[in-house]
Amino acid sequence: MSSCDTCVVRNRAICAVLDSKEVEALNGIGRRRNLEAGEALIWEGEESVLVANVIEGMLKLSTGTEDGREQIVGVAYPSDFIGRPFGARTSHSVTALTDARVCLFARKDFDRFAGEHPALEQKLLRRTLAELDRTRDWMLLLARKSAEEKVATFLLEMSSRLVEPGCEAPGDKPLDRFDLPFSRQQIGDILGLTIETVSRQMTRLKRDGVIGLPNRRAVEILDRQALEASAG
Amino acid sequence: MSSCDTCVVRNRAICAVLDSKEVEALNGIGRRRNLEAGEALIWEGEESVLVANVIEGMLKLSTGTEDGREQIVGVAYPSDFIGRPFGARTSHSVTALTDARVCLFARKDFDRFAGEHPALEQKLLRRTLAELDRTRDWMLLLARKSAEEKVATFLLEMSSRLVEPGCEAPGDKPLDRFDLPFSRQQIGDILGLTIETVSRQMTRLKRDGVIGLPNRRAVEILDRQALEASAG
DNA sequence: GCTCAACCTTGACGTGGGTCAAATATTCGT
DNA sequence: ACGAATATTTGACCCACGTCAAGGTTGAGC
Repeated sequence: MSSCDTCVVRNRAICAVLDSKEVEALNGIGRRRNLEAGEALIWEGEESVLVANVIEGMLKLSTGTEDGREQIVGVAYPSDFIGRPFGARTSHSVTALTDARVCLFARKDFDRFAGEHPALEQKLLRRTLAELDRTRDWMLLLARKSAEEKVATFLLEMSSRLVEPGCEAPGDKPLDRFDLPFSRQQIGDILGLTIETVSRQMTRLKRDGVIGLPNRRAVEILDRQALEASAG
Repeated sequence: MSSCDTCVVRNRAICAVLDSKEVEALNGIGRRRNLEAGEALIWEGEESVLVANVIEGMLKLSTGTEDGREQIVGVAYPSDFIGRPFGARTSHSVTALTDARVCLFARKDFDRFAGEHPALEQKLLRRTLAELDRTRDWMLLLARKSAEEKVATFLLEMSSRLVEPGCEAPGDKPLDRFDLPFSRQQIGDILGLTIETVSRQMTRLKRDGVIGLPNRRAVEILDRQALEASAG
């Protein structure tokens, strides 16, 4: 019996399309690894060596300019696939935001396995297409929305993303209270804003009674309608 | 003999992985279509009905907010694949920028065909992964670069993208003179800037002797080093 | 409980790029 | 070639957001 049998993301990660024999084989070329918050797994610009499934925790994908400006270009949640299969360099760093647990593969092993399992490639294709759609939607926010709209949109996104994954039920309701897995600085890096602007917008929403901020990381949505209006 | 035998993108589009029998079969479910500049093929938010290969010309992928702000989230060149296979809604409009010619499929037919041809899905996966990388890189530009950096980066990108596709040789040199396939407004929509700002930055680069602007659409790169420096 | 180091908030101020308006340039139809 | 429509440039102005600079909070380690 492989450790996959008890894996919490067994039915949500790309492994879901594999039968138990195939999962066993995949397990044979992978290994678990724990990451501490802040630990990097993949570095921008390096040759693509590793790919992984996220089991637990959250990671950021990021790029930066030479002069130190950083942009978070994606966030990986449990069951998401990370890394760059099929050859190229990895163009984005991957860093744990929280303590995390991943199921790690040597890229070459994974590529070979995928080549032999079209169903896995199909699953990966569907995910990648969905991720591309989401990324493109985010471009509109980065390029065109005001700071207020960005922060409001971000909070709404968080409230639906952070729903506990109770099995694979997709009809989960958004949360009205949650803990942000990001620091203010990281929120700025996601939204293309400075930390000060993020802080000011959050304070404003709080002052207007739209949200509550019980503590540094917690957010409470008090008036969802107003928040949606602010999101534009 | 199918029309694919003489297709200029036969060896560069996703069809390249298919043998002549398979191409024949794919050809059976597709059809050619000419688009005029400005003509839309796919509308944001609609059910995904069509997918296509670009044979000739260029198309934009775009989203907008309700209040009329638009953002171009991608540009499709000859041999690129457009549309949203596998189920979902299409989240971006697709509109011809120039007169264009595409090889069109009903999404359902294409999905079925792809399901039966893993090599095609693999090719599509590789393309989608590459497109996702490029899109994420663009996010850094949208979120963090100044107007000057944006315009300079854009011009450099154009100078390498607009190289005539002489077969599949990838080692083509960037052009030092080319015609933009975009209006100033569209450049603004790509860079997340207003038309005025684009115009001012172009004028500035011209005044500084970095580029020449022989006419509305033409661009001449006079000092590539300086342009690269401006791109940050 | 105290200290130190992050982290976050708040304020004052400056500026890049948006907005509005008008002048030019180019294209197109006749 | 002429006039109308469209695209681009240019200028004046202003405001949202970045920058710089203090404070406040929070929490981990002692």
